[in-house]
Amino acid sequence: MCLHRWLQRGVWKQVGQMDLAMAQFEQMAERDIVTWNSMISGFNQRGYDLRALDIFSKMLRDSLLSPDRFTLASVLSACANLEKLCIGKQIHSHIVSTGFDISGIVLNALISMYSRCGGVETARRLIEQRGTKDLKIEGFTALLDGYIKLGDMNQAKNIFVSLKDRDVVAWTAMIVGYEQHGSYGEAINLFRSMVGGGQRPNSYTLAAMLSVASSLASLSHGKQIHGSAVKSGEIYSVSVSNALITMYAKAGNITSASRAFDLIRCERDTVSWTSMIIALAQHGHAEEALELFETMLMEGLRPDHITYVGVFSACTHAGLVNQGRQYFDMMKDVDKIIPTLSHYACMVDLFGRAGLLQEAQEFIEKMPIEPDVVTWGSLLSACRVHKNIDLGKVAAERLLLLEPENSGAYSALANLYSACGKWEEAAKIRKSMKDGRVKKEQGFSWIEVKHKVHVFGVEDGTHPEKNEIYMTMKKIWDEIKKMGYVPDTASVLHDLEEEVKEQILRHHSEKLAIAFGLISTPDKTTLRIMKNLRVCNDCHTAIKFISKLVGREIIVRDTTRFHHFKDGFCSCRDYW
DNA sequence: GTAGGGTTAG
Repeated sequence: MCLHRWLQRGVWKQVGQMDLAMAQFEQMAERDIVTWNSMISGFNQRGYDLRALDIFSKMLRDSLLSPDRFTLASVLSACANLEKLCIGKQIHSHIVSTGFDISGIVLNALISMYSRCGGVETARRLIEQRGTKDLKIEGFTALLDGYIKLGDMNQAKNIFVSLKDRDVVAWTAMIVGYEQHGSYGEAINLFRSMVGGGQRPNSYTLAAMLSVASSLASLSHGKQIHGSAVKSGEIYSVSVSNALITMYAKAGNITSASRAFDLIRCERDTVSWTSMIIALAQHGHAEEALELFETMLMEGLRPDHITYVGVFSACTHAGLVNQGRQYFDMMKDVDKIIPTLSHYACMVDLFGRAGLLQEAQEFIEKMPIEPDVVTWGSLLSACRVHKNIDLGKVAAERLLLLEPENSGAYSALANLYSACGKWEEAAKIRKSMKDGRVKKEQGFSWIEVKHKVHVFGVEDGTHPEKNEIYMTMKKIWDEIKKMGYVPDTASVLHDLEEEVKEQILRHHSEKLAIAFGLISTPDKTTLRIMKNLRVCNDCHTAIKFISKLVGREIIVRDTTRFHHFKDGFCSCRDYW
């Protein structure tokens, strides 16, 4: 194919050959607006936003052309990605001074730029200034998207409902809006009516729906979307494949996640590698995660700031402190990435898990930015594992200064006291939680059996099969006690009989979900339990014994990671 | 002919 046409058709974008395109572009004698736009949007879409802006300024300087709506949309998007509000504002005033029509993609890009660069108020003004009269579909989609970005879902819904001809972009934008606001049920309903109404979802829609399935950790929803991606051919999109990795990983199926990664048929991008590295790290396969990272480097891909989060968390779980330190330096020195709060929290985690509490504390003190809740939380959690009350108190105090109603900090501190045998102190903390306004988040667990989700709370007496569930748990309880399990009744902070305390532990939501799973699935089936909070110490110990007793693999998803219980051991190596 | 909506962490 003629290179000129190849460039203009954007083939290089699909194969990712920016340098070839650039070389070709520079040789061209005549460049029209589409050629310029092609280059600018190409760099913008591939994440080279500075180069996109560079070419834009070259265009203004070297050519007689004026930017059109495509140019402006791409350049504004580059500003948004770079969070360069100042340049975005300049472009906005240029648009106003030339009398350019602010609608459609230009309006959309402006709203997007302002809301992503900390100019939410300007974004809202732009939206409010526009009536909905005389707007074409792109204009409506821009408004819809604007309201979603401002977090005003009611207005977004109004706009969406008023749309006569909804195209696939409008549907997707609305679905994504619900997904980002945690309204997963609404997102699923909307997807159903979209498909039911004959609108065909594309790769964007399917990636968004896979993200919904990930958030719900629902294997059955995820598999359905996977099926439609294969049928429609959208599986060839990298983003769909990437979303698939995360969906399987979050649904607890690391093997299928790996398969999704291996089967990516187009070029794997940074997100693909990052997703897989994080998936492996979350499932306790730290060494494999780091091997994958090294392979990624050998293939010539550079990690981004999120890849490093995954790498650090892998190091933490394998206890590789020095390697973690080296990667931290590599991130700063080689990849020129300025560490963010997440990176610092990861490093605190790394030192903390290894028992280097003092080093963790010093690291926090030396941070060039103000430590946040997550940083102090990491230190607190390490203090709990290594039973350091003094430092734990400091961490909890600092955390509560930032967020006085953080119930997790109170619980962690109480658990720390219990772990050190200081029951009275622990009871005091719990009492101060009750007295204060601090509400403990209600813990619950759920399990999917035959496409139905069964939710259990503590002492849950609502399930139709509750008698059988309780009886099963009691039988298991007696068996694992014979195997050496000692119930952690000391952590139950009530003045009660020993047997009653045991019953309270026995009826923790994750244990009930497991008992239900055992009686409602065939022998040897892997159980996948989801929990909205951290697994408690007693459950963690008990489930190790249960996995051995029943000869099944039990996978429990915490707030952040997966515990694979098998043969009496857990993949987290007792650190979580 | 070029865009808009998506995928990675805590």
